[in-house]
Amino acid sequence: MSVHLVDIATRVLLADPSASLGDVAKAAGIGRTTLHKRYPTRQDLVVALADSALDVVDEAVADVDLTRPTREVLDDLVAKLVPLGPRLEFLLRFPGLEQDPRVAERLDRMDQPFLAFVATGQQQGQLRADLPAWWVLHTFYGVIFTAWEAIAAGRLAPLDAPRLVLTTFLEGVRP
Amino acid sequence: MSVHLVDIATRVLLADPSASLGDVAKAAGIGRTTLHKRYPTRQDLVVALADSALDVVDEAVADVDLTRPTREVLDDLVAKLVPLGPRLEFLLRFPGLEQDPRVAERLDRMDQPFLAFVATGQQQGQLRADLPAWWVLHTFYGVIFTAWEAIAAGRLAPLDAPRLVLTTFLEGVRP
DNA sequence: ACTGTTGTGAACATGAGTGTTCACCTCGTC
DNA sequence: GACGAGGTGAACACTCATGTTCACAACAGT
Repeated sequence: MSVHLVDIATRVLLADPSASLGDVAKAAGIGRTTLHKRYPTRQDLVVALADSALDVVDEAVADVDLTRPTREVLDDLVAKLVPLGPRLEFLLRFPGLEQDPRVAERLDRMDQPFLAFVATGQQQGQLRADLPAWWVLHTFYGVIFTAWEAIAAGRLAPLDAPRLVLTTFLEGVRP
Repeated sequence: MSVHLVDIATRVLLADPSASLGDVAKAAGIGRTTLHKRYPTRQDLVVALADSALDVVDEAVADVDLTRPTREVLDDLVAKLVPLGPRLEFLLRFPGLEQDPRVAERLDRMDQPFLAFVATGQQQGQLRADLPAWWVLHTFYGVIFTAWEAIAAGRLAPLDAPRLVLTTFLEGVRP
């Protein structure tokens, strides 16, 4: 039940960041008072959603062995991250989220292992070394985000997403 | 003066979509009353910003000859679109913007010439034909968006952006 | 049966954003 | 100097999200 709440709240607030807490409560099928009891203020709710999303990401990434061959790691990451959909989108796009110092710090820490992985891939010649590591990482996020959008809009079948994301990210759009 | 207003309003609302009209007016250095005279309701303002941004895009793209060789067109597009920065970001990311049918329709129409250009490039073997045209286009938007973010965060020098965007988009991150 | 926990709706006070009106000011134009 | 077109702050009423309190219902564990 509680797991559903953060999921629903994420979806509602992502669809309309100015949605009222009443809307969130109604969508979750609980009373507004109950929502207030768990999350005294709106900010508390938002931070909790961010924290939960970061937990989900940490959990998903914990399964991925970043020391394996680059290509396999990327396969795994895409397979793990794409299904997270709105949860990760919330982290990357929710307006004003980075203003909370704790969340900002966690977001920053989330990038660290990935940045190290990219740097390693570059040193080993698996990834282009003429691009900044952060650029490679953010491009990766961007392509995944594009895939989510397409899935949400019904343009892309979820099962097609990993192939599209990986081939575009690795090889670009030139034949 | 009026040109500055839409620019400032775009920046303020993009940084915080829930910013009050008072905040917008103050940032623009005008009275809230004056803002109300030009844009009677908040929705009027938002739609006007979207319209103005679409005008800017139309104007920028009108200069680009989409029938020239693929690579040159992409060069031109990146050079034109990246500097638009927040204006185009507003179009792509402002929450709830697509709910206005007129704006949604214009957004859709904005994509048409680009989609045709991509399709042509695919037929001529300049772009991979095994990817949907809309995917290629949205990936392109995504990379440009990533570049804006990096510029705004001070990580990327504006003059470096076109090279980074184009090389990543065309060739991917594999050596 | 008793009790503590949890959820619930109703009601209230508060504050903020919004849209409107009005009197006043400051220009450039005639 | 008169005039009209914008721009301005002050003030008002209205709506709505918010946070809080309260009394009550459901339920689990004792």
